[in-house]
Amino acid sequence: MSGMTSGVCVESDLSSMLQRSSAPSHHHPNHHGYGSQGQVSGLAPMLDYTTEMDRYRSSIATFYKTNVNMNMNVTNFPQSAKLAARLAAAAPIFPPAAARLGAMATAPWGCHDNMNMNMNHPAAMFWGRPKPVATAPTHHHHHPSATPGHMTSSHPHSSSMHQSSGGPGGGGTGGGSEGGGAEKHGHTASLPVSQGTAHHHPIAPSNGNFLPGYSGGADCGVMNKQGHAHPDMMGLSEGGNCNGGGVMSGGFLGGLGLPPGVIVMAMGSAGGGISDASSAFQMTSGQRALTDCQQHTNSSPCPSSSSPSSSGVTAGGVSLSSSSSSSSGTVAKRKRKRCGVCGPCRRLINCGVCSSCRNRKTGHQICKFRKCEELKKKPGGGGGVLERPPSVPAGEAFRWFF
DNA sequence: CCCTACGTCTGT
DNA sequence: ACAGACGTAGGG
Repeated sequence: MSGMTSGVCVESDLSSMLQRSSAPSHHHPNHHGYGSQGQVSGLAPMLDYTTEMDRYRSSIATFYKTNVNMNMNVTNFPQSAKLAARLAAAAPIFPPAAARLGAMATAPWGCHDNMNMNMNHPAAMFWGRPKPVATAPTHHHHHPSATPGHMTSSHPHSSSMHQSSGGPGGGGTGGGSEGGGAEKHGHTASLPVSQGTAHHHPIAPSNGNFLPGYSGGADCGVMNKQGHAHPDMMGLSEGGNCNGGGVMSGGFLGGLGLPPGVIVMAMGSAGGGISDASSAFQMTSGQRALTDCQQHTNSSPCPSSSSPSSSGVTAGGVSLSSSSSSSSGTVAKRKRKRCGVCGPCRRLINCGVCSSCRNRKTGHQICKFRKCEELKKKPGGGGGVLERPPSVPAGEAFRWFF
């Protein structure tokens, strides 16, 4: 692995940001690189952020190319970024938490190994500012720091950080849309990331990268070659298994190495682990719901998103009909909506590495890992289309990559 | 108006 | 089969 690592674990600048913005946190600004900037306080940071983001994007682009080899690279996590951003923004996360998140988030693939590599990564970016350089305090340094002890419960900050353009940029442009979106909408939701206490070591012993749950769960755990779990993991856990299962439980965060998204999920899903699981989701949902409520239907309500929209969505049902179809038999092609219940739909964040994520800007496609199972099926044929809304084999998602 | 993402076409 | 790109539906 050593050689390979490309994953970048960026720090969570988020934390930094958060801190700056509101929290006094414990983190040392320094950690987060940008030493100089680190300290910025107030709005300024935000502004800078944008700039930096651009910078990073460039880097990232390069990075991506370079690193892609492994899967490890997390090139961009545009949405993730968004999420992160959202989370961050929205939430009044406490710094520590945020920090963690950031850290975790950063590398989808797992930071540990990868950490070293480049820090630039879109995802990273959004989490925090990627550090341009050396500073990288990879997890090694700070990870722990982040939080274990510190976390307090939740501070409500409403920091509004918009991260701007996030890093999504995936390749620069990519960022634009999705990533950008995140920024745009800064929500102030409150993220109670409080899990409080969990001790999360940022680095997960195991893979570190993903939620323990994922891997652990029979279903869930898919590791990628490197042994890391794969991005997919992020969302998926199906009802029971991964997510529900407990991915989150303490472990989840603990596992930390997780990609940003993961974190989120955890929250949501696990409800358990993290205090407000819901909140997490909400955060996301705030916007567009990151995706349409990823939650399991059962558990959570995703009020708005999918369900609503899809009215028709219904469980696996493709929503086709619902809306327009009516008109005539020709349903014309109404755009189908995501079922919202399948594993992919439940994922909160984009992997950042799949082609869709990489080309989001031009491709206009959702992350492959997040692509609704139902939608993958051909509309017509699908045969069974509707089938299993609730649980899709998590594995499925993975297939995409490997 | 903007963003996200579905559907589709095209190229490999 | 997959990737890339585009048009555009749909939602905020």
